[in-house]
Amino acid sequence: MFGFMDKSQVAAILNEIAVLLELKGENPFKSRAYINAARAIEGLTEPLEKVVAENRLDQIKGIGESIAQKITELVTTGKLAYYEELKASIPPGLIEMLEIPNLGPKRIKTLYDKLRIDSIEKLEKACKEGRVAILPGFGEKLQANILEGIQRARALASKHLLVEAWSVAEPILNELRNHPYITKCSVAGSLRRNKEVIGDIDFLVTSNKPKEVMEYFAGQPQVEKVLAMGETKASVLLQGGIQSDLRIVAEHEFPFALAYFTGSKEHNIVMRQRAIARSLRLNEYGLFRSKEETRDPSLLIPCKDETEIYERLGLHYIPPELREDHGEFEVAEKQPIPELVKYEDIKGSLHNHSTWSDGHQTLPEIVETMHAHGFKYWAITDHSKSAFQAGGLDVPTLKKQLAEIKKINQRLKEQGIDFMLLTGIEVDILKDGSLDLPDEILAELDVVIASVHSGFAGGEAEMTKRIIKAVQNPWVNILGHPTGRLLLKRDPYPVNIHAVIDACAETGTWIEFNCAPDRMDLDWRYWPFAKSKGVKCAIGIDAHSANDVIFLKLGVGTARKGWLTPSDVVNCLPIPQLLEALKQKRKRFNVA
DNA sequence: GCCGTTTTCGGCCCGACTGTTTTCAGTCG
Repeated sequence: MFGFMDKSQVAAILNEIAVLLELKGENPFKSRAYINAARAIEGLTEPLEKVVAENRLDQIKGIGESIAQKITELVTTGKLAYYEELKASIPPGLIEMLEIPNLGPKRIKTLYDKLRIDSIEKLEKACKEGRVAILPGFGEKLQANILEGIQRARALASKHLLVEAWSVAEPILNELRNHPYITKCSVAGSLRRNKEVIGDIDFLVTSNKPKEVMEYFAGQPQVEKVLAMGETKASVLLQGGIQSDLRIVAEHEFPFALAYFTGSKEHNIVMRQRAIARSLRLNEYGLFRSKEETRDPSLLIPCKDETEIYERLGLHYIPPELREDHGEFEVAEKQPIPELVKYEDIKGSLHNHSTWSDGHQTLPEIVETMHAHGFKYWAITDHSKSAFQAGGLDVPTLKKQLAEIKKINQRLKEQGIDFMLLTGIEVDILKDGSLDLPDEILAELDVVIASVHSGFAGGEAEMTKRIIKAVQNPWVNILGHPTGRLLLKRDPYPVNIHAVIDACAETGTWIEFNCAPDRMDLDWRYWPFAKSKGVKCAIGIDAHSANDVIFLKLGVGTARKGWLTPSDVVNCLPIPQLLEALKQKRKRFNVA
């Protein structure tokens, strides 16, 4: 009996064991051994079941006798006694506490051993009573930082990354779509607008049997708790703590309700004002010939879709992503909104990792999966040597990788496969603005991304200077995730982004729109400015595994909020034009 | 817990930063 668990599930449990061991105060190298083993499993190029069946686990570097046994148990039985016991021996609150900045295994262990703190609530209380500050190794400042971290974590608890919201919403949306009593169906709210961070998930449907639909919705397996349920609206709490509202409207109300519940609030205010200016009234039930708030059907101006609503208010259609009152009305009054970039326009990703650094796919696996997805090229931009924790590449290793890529491309060409790997690097921008690898090696690469990964503490002036120095390097094609933010976790580092954009414009450097769900960086709010300066956008998945293609689907949605069109995005270029475009900066600097 | 031997135990990956100290521990990437 085999195949209870796949690679990523096994790796996840090994990683969790590592965390639990640390919390127990075990030898840190023991914990590290589990992390290494997890990585070895993820990097495996053949099926895990096969290796287990043939008893070859301990031949893998990083996996010894003990861990091999545990993996075998997991794969053959789907369970691991050692893991269950370990988990049972540690209060679950301790693991939660790891989420709070400045709290790691050591401090959490001290808090637990000395003060019996095993939950965030107890920790907050102890901080407020000043009992944490007097512990050895703790102090007033740390206590204040912990308290602040708790409050921050709480404020963000009701917010969710776009990818999380979609992964919860999509199966429910499909269920609703297929339901016999439901005729029309859509998500609304910030999810439909592709905001990078989502509050709750709004569903809107039309039905003649609202009661049955309500009950069906509340009975979905993902629903943890029903908060409210009436005739037209239900509110539930979904697994993972995301709140979701379902609204049911009549068929003829659907376009108005969709527009209304899609928002944004700011966008809706302008829409309603435009209605008033035309002696009309707009609300979620319709557009009415009336000076007063009303739902009187005899006053309704029928609209079959959102486009007609916009037209009635003297506007061209505005796609949901642009409904933020960020200049969309000024344009839509005069001309059609430009055709924004779509997922189907993207021919490849320019920022990706492989097993050569911290990615989970080998180069041949990347070729196979990304070609199958219909992409034409894929840049391999692993980390550079300073990114030690990510297994960054030094010059000799990078040269080996280049040789392998060359071989792979040769093979693809011989087989007549319309796909190629581009060589590249995500090179670290060091503290002084210099790069982590010498120009000579950068010159050999197709794509050079420069990114900041460390040293966030400097002030705005210092960081701005540092980044500008990096983009002035003739070999740097792309500035990677320019503000370094991690959504819901870490604010952007202080940087004068307008000055950076100017420097990119002057040097012919592209700016990345990084699609990692917690980055979405450069923020869509800055792209109209970048566009106005003529700066091109390189969309990067920052892919570490095959599943990350979903990031591109969502990332393009968020990039649309920045008014990006196919001509602004270099990944929309076919390969010959892209390769030519990549050489432009070098020509400008007279280095190629 | 793994690895690699100078074969049976000592080293394992590094640097910045912060806040705690009075020379360093813990966290984070």
